[in-house]
Amino acid sequence: MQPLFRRLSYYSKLNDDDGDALAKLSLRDHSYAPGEDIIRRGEKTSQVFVIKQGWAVRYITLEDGRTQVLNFMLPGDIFDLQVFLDDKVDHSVAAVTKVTTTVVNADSILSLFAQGSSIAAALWWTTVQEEGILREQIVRNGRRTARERVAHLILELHRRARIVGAAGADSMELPVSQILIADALGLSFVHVNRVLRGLEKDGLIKKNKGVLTILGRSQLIEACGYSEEHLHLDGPPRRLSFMAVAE
Amino acid sequence: MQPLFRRLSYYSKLNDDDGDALAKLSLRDHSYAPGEDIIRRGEKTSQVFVIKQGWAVRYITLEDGRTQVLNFMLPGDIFDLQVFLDDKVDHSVAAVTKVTTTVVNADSILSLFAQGSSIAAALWWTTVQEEGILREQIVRNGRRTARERVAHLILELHRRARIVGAAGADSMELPVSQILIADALGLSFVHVNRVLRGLEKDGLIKKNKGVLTILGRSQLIEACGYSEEHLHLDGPPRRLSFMAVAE
DNA sequence: CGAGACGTTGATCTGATTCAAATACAGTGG
DNA sequence: CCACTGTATTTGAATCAGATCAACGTCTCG
Repeated sequence: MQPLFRRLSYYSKLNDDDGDALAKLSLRDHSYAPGEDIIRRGEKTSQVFVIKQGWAVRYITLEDGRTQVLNFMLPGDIFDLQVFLDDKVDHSVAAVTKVTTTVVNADSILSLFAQGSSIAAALWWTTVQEEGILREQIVRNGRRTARERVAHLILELHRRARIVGAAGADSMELPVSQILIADALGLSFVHVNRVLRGLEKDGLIKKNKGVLTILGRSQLIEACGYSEEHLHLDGPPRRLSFMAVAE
Repeated sequence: MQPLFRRLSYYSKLNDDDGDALAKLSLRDHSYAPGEDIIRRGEKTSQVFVIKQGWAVRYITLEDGRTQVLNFMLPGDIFDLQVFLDDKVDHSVAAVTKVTTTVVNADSILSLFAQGSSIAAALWWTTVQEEGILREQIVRNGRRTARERVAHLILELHRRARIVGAAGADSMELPVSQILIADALGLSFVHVNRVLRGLEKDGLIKKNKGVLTILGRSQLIEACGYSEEHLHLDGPPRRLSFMAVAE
């Protein structure tokens, strides 16, 4: 649960009890090869899991093969608290790199909620974050140019990776093909390539092996009007407001 | 709470107690003029409300004025269960027509959850629905052509309107300007107009005053590969799985 | 070393945008 | 009831951002 702990403690000070509680959530690990599906659309999952290592994508494929990536999942990301509804999931999740997940004991989460643990608040907060990211994805793809989209995505992914300790101050492993980026941004991979090369030519970024370096952060930000409101970086409240009510 | 009751009872048989419980949620009504903001980005809301009458949109505006509609809100739609986190909202909501909202007592909702009422399950289910709609919005705008987008949106809106009794079998009041449709679909309003006229010319739809009629449903469906999985029409479970645990 | 996947680049095409101007339409005030 | 005003719709013409097609380079890994 390192990445999740890291993520949660990035904002709110978690104490040792919280750490223990988190550790106890973890049931067993599972790992997936690159490209492998972790969850397939239409399945009913009764499991909550957390990405422990590696990158994954949520995605949907149309009948004719066009595919849209909804969101990238990094270590520390959770799938899927809505499981309590026991409904069929409406999208798939695939491993991008080798991925290790930790299956989480749903009952334990529930008792955390029942106890009013600050972990519960933090977990709920991650779902708020995730929805914010989804909404931003809509705006990005709906109302931004290709160059803006790419710049914006890079900044967002770097920020998220940094939070879980998977990135340096201005560089990160980006183990994601241009095809995937295209499917996330609603562009053709050819055009993504051109935009990327353009950003390099302009000295805003650099890519070497799998490592992307941000050379001109301020210009990159300016190039797309990046803001981080949607990431809800204020951090979770100590407790959910309804917990007070429940007492 | 008619529209909400209608929506919830469309799937699950609610009994009289449930109806009473729902009725008790309603605190007071409020109404808004067309174009008026109901919630503004950056505000902290501590209120949950339900659309009682009229249409609204969730939207985000970029600094330079480009705006993206995230989702349409119809009678029976709820904003915003995540309020329990007491966080700043990352998007705005504006009335499209004259809108009447009912402010809901958050505490009452919470006690419904605590009691394990089937209403609570149904409410949670509405949030699952809404996320499904958001994800579909991403796919639609990311990987579909203009014509597909328009056809798909029409079918989705009609279905949603029908559920809350705001539409006939193949027609509906669509009080939404082409500008708004464009902002929802990531297109220019000029092009939306052309596509709409194209669909009319092909005899798939008809628009008269504010009323849109679907003339060729099957062709419309075929034109965009419409499916309703994302609406999660199976309906909510009787109760949330964690309620059993809580006992 | 060979195969398959990914990246790069050029040439060409097109779906959608932009610009512009002409209706249609709804609401307001006289 | 009509003229007036602002807003939405419609249509045409020109343009462009990004897609498609095609070919070639590069890396990885069995």
